[in-house]
Amino acid sequence: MDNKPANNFLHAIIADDLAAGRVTEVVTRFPPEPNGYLHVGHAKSICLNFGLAEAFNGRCNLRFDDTNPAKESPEFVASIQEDVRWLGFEWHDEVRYASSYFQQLYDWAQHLVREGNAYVCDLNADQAREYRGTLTEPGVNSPYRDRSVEENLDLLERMKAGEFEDGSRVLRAKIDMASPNMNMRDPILYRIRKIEHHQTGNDWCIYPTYDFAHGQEDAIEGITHSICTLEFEDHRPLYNWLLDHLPVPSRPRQYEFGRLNLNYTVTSKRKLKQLVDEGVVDGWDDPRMPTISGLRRRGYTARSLRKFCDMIGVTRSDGVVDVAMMEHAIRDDLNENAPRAMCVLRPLKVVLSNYPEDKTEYLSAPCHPSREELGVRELAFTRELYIDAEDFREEANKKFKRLVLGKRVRLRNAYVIEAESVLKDEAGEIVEVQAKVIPNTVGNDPEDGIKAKGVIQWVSATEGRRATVRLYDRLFSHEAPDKGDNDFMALVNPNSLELIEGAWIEAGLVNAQPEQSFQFEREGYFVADRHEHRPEAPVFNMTIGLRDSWNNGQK
RNA sequence: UGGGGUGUCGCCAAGUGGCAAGGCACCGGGUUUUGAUCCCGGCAUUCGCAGGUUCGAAUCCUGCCACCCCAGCCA
Repeated sequence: MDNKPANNFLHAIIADDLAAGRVTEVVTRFPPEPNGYLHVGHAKSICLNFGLAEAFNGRCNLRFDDTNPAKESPEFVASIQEDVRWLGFEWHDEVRYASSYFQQLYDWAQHLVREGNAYVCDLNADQAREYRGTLTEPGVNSPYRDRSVEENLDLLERMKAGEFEDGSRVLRAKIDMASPNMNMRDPILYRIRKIEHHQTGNDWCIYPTYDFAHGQEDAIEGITHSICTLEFEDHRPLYNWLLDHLPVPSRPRQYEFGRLNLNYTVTSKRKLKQLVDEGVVDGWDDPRMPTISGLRRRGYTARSLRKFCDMIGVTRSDGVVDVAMMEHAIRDDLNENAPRAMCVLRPLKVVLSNYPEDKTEYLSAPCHPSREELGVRELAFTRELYIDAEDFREEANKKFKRLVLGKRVRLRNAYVIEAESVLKDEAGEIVEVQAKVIPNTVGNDPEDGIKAKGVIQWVSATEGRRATVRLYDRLFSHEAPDKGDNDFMALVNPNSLELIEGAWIEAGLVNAQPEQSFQFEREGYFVADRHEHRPEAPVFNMTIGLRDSWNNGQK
């Protein structure tokens, strides 16, 4: 991989563990729950876990933490694998599932019971909440806390056999109801859920909680460094308590880092799901979504996302990254790698009065301004062309470096032209510009010494092709749609998508491969839509615009 | 007001007692057949605040303040 050797506190901890002989190999894991699509925050975790394993010649497992069948589905299991691979990572061996350890987990639950460290509790959810106490008041022991080992074993067996209703009983660890750490107040280990599981079918009607599953899964897989986000910090004592009280085959350690927060963005599976479910976007992979599949469809490359994760670093502080950094990462990649092409978004016809009607010249244009090896392409130059409506004005001040009546402009990779007159419709709208070609100006300045003021893109009206282009803007107009009591659904930018059906592209572009990126010169980076682009009906998505120091504030 | 964390430029982030890296953003200037790229220059006498230790502190000590997380049979 082209990742830099990530230098963060976890890298240092691991290097130290290796040096001190605490571990002889590094084993990490990426443990998503298959209850939604992966988003850019997961990309950070993926780069971290796979990157660390790679940096130390260790391995990284992909493990589905599928302990709650109510929220999970095979669709998510599939999409997650695709996203991880697309990002450029390969997990060690087969995909793992927490559900494949259910029997072992159950055996360990019995072990805890036999040792007097767990009990079946008949309190319902409401009662349990009352007994739990509050942040400032200790909890109260459950009246079922002191059942005999025999009774507990019997009850647990019957829970598993499906004798009791959902919610009627749970298995709890017997720790300390007065602990200042809420997670240690006899946490729930198993709950009854009579629903089918996407991997284990109807084999089980009791399912382990995250707390009872995660550390043990890590131990089973020989994970050395179990990396999770900050909010699990309070769970670490429980994670360790369980490992201390169970005959596990290895001793993993948990470390936490600050999850990625991006401004103008929502990164919460629940909220992303709501955007999808309520039709605000066209699906999990809508190009406006911060999901990995959405960014992919938008035109972000895996390399740019890895670069971005590199740029933001990994620490224990929890901040908000400016989305401009992610935009920089993709611009940087595409500037270097995307072939150039021309596209006219809002076509305005230009007729070159002194250019023969039946003539077509093929002008050669480099595909990249600084990378000759990317080759050249041929551009059809004809009497009738399209330029962008925004690139013409009847009159303008000297700061306007485009076409103005009576003035000259350079057509990119072609001639300098001079505007002579305009044709307007009844409404006074300009529908056509009459202009003349300045002879011998392909590759040369005008011989009369009157230079063009600027350069604009163009496409032959007769040889070019029509295309659908989707322009995107940020999905949220608010910097922190997620924050506090903000109603993120009300902060959705109503203009996040602008559909342009009649854009005009140079002919060669219809043969673009789905997911191929281009820079449409002077406009931005665009990608042929992964699903909808076809030669007969080209569809391009705007990935990101070019930096524009003129458009900002002016115009 | 219990417990656990975090506070270095607008944002991210190095720095672990020796005199504030880097990136993003922003602001100049140069090159340019993309108002892009590229290049050059600017951008924290100061590290949440207040004391203290020390020849010397972002780094050590004390106190305070701010923000984040925890009372799901979610993860």
